[in-house]
Amino acid sequence: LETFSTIAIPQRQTRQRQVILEELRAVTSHPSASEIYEMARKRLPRLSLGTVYRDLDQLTEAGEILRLTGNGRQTRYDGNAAPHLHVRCIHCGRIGDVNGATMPKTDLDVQAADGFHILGCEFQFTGLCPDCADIEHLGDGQN
Amino acid sequence: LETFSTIAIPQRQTRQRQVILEELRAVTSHPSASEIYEMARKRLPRLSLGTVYRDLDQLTEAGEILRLTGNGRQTRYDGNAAPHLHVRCIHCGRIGDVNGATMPKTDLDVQAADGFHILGCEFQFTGLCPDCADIEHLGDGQN
DNA sequence: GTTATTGCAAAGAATTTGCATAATC
DNA sequence: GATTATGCAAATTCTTTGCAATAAC
Repeated sequence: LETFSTIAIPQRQTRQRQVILEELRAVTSHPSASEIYEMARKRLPRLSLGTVYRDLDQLTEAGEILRLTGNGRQTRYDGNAAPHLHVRCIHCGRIGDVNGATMPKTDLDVQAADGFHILGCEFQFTGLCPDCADIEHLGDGQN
Repeated sequence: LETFSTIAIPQRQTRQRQVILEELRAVTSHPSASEIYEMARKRLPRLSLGTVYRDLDQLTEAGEILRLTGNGRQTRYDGNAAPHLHVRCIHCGRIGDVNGATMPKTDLDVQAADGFHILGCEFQFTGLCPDCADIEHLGDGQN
């Protein structure tokens, strides 16, 4: 479950958080927490996965990175916090950037059922990453 | 991970699958698998959660229901398979219907980075469900 | 020196799976 | 009668948490 953004977050400059941020910013692949863990572990062999999750949370709250939850299972992270659109691979869940396109104009003044109060909206493209596109061609949709 | 839709699904008419479908169609609340389990268990006390997951998968493949994966953690299901838009509560992840609005027009002919191939898009509103709106007002964003 | 942060390991939540039994066609 | 589907329990996957030790300010 998501949480409301908290107000003030005490933040010390730690080597772990710095390396995690650098590694995430060094790639365009929108890695998952465990992928970031593997990346950062090359520089900090004693790093723990719990720390990765905690630091990614904190960097998200601080607005340094983006947390991408539009997938099914795994949360992915984006070192580029500037607004831009994403494609999600419908097969493996990987995320890609779509820099040319802009968020479609949407009227938020619509009526939701069941007493929901609308505040914003989310949009993403769906498609296939290069790897899964290959598999589809080979296997013809089977798996 | 998601899977490509399979081609032919042998399907026998079972009481479990029928009850699950009926219960899901009886509500507008977009319940999770375990919520559906609790609902259906009142009529089928020996029902198991594994069966609920398997039947929900199968009903999804058959196009009888919708699987909603736009949340962070829990998958939710919609007994109304007709195309319509949703609001997701940013606090608790619950889903509501937005029947008036239509999917914003989008140009799918855009260039994705990293070799992704765009096939479609997804859109949903975000906001607060009635319960979480109350909490926000009381606690003023704290939690 | 105080307090945030870490590593570790264990707990949690959501979902999937193996397998013998039961039900459907 | 053959085979799909079920119940049960154990296994997986992803994420969170408690706590003593450590590091930042």
